[in-house]
Amino acid sequence: MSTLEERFARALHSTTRVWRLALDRRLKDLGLSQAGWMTIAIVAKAEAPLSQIELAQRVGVEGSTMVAMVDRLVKSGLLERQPSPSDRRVRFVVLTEPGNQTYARVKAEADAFRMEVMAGVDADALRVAAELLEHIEQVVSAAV
Amino acid sequence: MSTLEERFARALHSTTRVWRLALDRRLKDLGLSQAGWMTIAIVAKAEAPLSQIELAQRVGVEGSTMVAMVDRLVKSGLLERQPSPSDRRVRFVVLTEPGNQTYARVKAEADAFRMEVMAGVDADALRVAAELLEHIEQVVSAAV
DNA sequence: ATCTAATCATTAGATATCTAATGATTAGAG
DNA sequence: CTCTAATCATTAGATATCTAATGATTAGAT
Repeated sequence: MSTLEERFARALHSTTRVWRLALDRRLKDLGLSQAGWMTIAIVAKAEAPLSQIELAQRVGVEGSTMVAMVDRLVKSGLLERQPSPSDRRVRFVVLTEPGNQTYARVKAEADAFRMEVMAGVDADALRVAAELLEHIEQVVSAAV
Repeated sequence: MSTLEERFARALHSTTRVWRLALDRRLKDLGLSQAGWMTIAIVAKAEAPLSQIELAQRVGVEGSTMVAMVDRLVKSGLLERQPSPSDRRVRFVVLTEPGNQTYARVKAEADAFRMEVMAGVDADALRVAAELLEHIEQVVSAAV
């Protein structure tokens, strides 16, 4: 027998894992790893240009890992590095035109998959769950 | 502006990520990676002995990765391999006594962290969220 | 103003993961 | 039964990630 909290936690981690696996499978013909298309998506969605360290934090990898990832994506022609005008240590990471096209594909698949998976879910339940997740995210982030 | 579905999906992935990072930080003095202590925990929780391939699937890595992981944990004295009596291809993975002690520590930290993070959460909201996550997990798993 | 700390990007080297192949064994079709 | 397929564990080699160090630059204390 397990508590409701345990049940929630198990479902949280398991659902996230299978979700990512399924989406990754749909995107495998892009020739990008999960970290690769997540990097593209985060750069695309950023409100302002991101430094490599900000990008690494959002993707959830170390700075040196992001250097290698950006190297690869620059070599593939999807990203460019641009020096920051205000801080000469910083190099912003931006999408190229092919990078934008790749992102359009990633977004289309992610959107379609999300709608497919959540079809028929009750809106009230969805809102309750979203608010609960956001609350927990805040608590966990604050607990560092 | 974003849809409720987008908001839920973002919160789902983000919450899971920060949760794992926070728990991993609390367990870092065990000298085990996240995959390492997850392996220990899954072996410990299994209702029946697991083959390496079953274990790999539950942890979410490839079979060859699990071979290397089990090699490491056997070398550390936390796991043992045992031949299956019914299938000579299969080698079950079981905890040693030091492995059990390590799991006790992992479980204690995970339990404490979970309770800490979910303190004050409304039970009805929690149940709604858990059921929603379980539903989505099923849909995604079936959509393979 | 100057000096010390911290920050950002990068590299080097160790470690972990993946894909593809192999050998042993089992399952299933005929 | 027998033979072909599939499955499990493993290895080899490529790729990705991490930790620790370094150089350049900036921030902050005094």
